[in-house]
Parts: sequence; C-alpha cells; structure tokens
Amino acid sequence: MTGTQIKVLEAAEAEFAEHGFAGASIRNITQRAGVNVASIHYHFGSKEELIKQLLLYRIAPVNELRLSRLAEEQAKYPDGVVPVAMLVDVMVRPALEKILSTDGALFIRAMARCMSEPFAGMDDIDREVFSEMFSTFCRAFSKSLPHLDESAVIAQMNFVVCSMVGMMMHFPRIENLHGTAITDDKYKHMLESFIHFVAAGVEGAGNV
Amino acid sequence: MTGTQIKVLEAAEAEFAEHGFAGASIRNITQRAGVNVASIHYHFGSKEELIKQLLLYRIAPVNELRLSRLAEEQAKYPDGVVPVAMLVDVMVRPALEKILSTDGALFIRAMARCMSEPFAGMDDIDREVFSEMFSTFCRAFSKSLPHLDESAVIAQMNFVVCSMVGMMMHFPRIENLHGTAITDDKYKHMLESFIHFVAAGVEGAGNV
DNA sequence: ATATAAATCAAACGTTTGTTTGAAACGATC
DNA sequence: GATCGTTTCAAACAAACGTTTGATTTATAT
Repeated sequence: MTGTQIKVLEAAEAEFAEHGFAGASIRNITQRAGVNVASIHYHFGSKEELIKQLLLYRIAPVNELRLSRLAEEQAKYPDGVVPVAMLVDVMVRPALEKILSTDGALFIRAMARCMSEPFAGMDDIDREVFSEMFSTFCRAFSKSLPHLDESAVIAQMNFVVCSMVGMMMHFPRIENLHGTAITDDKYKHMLESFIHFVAAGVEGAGNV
Repeated sequence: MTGTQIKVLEAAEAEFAEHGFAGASIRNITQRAGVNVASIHYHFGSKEELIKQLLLYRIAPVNELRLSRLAEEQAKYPDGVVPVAMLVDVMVRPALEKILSTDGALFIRAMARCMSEPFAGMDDIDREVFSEMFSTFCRAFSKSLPHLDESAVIAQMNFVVCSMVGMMMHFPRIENLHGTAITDDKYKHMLESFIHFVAAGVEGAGNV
C-alpha cells in the first residue's frame, strides 16, 4: 500500500462519510488527498472499486476482532455456550466503540451511509466479509438461545444488526438534537446503555 | 394538490427510495411521472424543496396516528401512565407497518435513506414534524420510567429511534440475505418480534 | 368571445460528473 | 548513465446534472 493509496483512502473516507456514495465526488477526494484526479482510476480502477476496497480494508480488522473475541469467550464456558448478553457485546462493541475514536468515526459514518445505498458492489462485500461472520455468530446464538428455532435466531440477529446500523447512522445527529455539547464520558455511558439495550431485546425473545 | 403534483410526488418517492437524495435525478423523476422536466421547479421550486415537501406530506399522517394512539392509550390508564411496551408499540408500529403495505414501502425506504443523508432541509423537517412528537413522547416515557432521569429517558428514546430507522433501512435487504422468498405472514411475525425486541430493550433499562 | 392567469412544453443554460489520454517525471536495475 | 516499468500530471472527453427561459397551450373568469 503506497503513500498515495493511503492518502486517497483517508480522503475518500471523509468524503463518503460526509456525502455518501452517490454524493461523493472523485474530484473532491483527490483534492482532499492532494493528488491528481487520475490517481483513483490508476490505483483503484473506478469510484465503485474505491469504496469497495475502502470498506473491505476497514471492515476486515473489525470482523477479526469479533471472531477472536468470540473464540475467547467460548473458551471460558463449557460446551462454548456464551451468555446472550456477551454475544451481543462481542458483535456490537467492536464496531460501535470506533465511533468514539478519532480515526474510526469517519469510517463508521461512511459505512452506515453505504449500508443504506445498496450499490452493486455491496453484495460482494456481504459475501466476502459478512456472510462467514454472520453464520459463525448464528451458530453461537443458536446454542445460547435453545428455545428458538433457526429462523427466529436469524431474526434476532437481524434486529441486532438493524439497531447497530441505526445507531451508527443516528449517532452524529444526537448531538445536534441536544442543544448542548455532550462530553466523552456521556458518550461512553450511552454506548454501554445501548449494548445493554440490545442485549435485553434479544434476551426477551420468545417470552411472548 | 393537482394531478401533476401527485404524479411527481409518487415518482419522486420511487426515485428517492431507489437512489437516495443525491443519487436521484430530476430527469428520471419527471420521466417516471410522464411530465416535463420544468414541472418540478414550477410546482416545487427545487430538488431540495421537492423532497422536503414529499417527506412532510407523508410523515404528517404517521405522526398524527402516533399522537392519537398515544392519547387513546393514556385515556385507558389512571394518571395516563402507559406501559412502556405499549409506548414503544405506539411509536414504532405506525411507521413500520407501512413497510408491509404496497403504497407505504417506498416512502419508508425513501425516508430511511434521507435520514442518513443529512441534507440542509432535514433540519427543518426535524423542527417542523419531529420535535413536537418527540417531546410529547418524552413526557409519556418519563412517567412510565420513573426510575430514570430525563437524559436517560432521552437516551432510551434515541435507541428506539435508531432501531426503528435501522430496521427501515435494513428491511429490504433481509430478503436478499435469505436465499428463499419470505411470505407476508413471516414478515408480519417478524414485525411483531421486532416491536417486542425494542420494548424489551427499553424495559431492561436501568437494571444494570 | 375575450382577456387573464395557470400550466406545460422543447430547448438551452452553465456546471459538474466519472473517466480517459498521452506526455512528463520518477525510481530501480543493469 | 541508459533503459525499463511505475507513477504522476494537466488537459480533455462525453454524458448527466439542476435549473432557467420564453413561447405555447390549457383553463378560468369576465
């Protein structure tokens, strides 16, 4: 990964976070990065390939962290049956805590916006980085929710994903809705509350 | 509201649902509607004014339904203290059940996409149609969650909104993630599960 | 039937879009 | 130091964008 490529990826992240995929401009990205307009096509091929590679590049470590944390937790329990609340934590926290970091916030925002813009390449991303993790977590959730059949488990996992993506999207807005600024501590507390909220939702499944 | 205006609004809804705000094209919209390109600027003023009026036009009845259902429920209980699960239901169902209706699905999708594209006019929409409903529900939730202070109540409500918007966004995707088609009955069941999921999340608040 | 207002139309406005080109600059290898 | 492949550059490409214009048609009211 050369210097130009990294500069482009960083600039692209900011641009996509601000304007989404369709609203982002190649010229703005190259200007932000301080490189020539043609570099994007030289190094990445096209606008769509650029965002695909950006997302893959950024999602991969998040998913690796999820899977390693899952394995860690499974090792703690006999038969690898992890409490539901912990499964939710392992799934949600690696993504959401990025919101609070300086370098991760833009990526989360870019990611959330691309989730709502199902451009052609998003299917590839689903296939390449999400499907394996999803089915791994599906097995883990199934063990921890033995009273639910498979389709109910998948439904609950979709709810978790919905809530998480909604949070990723809605988060920058919360500060605007409040008149006053929100401290870092308050944000951290809010994140903990949110994970607790999602976990309680899944734990309540089946108790109708 | 003339015939042309309605045709434009309907076409715009489909276009915004498919491509978002930035990705939508005035020319595509007028072509879908079978009207002249200039009609949009004649009847609405600009692309941004068009989406603003579309959203206001569609959101208003949803919010009215929410508020009337809230008043209905409050009348059932002494002191107007409605169970949390019912508050969530009143808040979430009017929006989400539109997904299952033929004419409402496009609106929900357009809405969800615009939520993630904070264009300038979105602030006006917040102010004009959401702020009043939000504070009304805030008072209702506060009464039903007496163990939480105001900022905690607001946090929970934000979680509800996040989950709902995430669901609105993620929903069209669920069918793609499954290989097989999903029946209407399954969708309805999923909607009920989701409301249950969100309610359980809020009810779990404070039990740390 | 006439006059006035409202609505529609094809055509063009200037800008910006993603992408391509071919030459210039660079770095490494022999 | 010449030669090679890689990278950068300014410039141009056609296409699409939101918007405007001025004439023309349609509807309303006198």
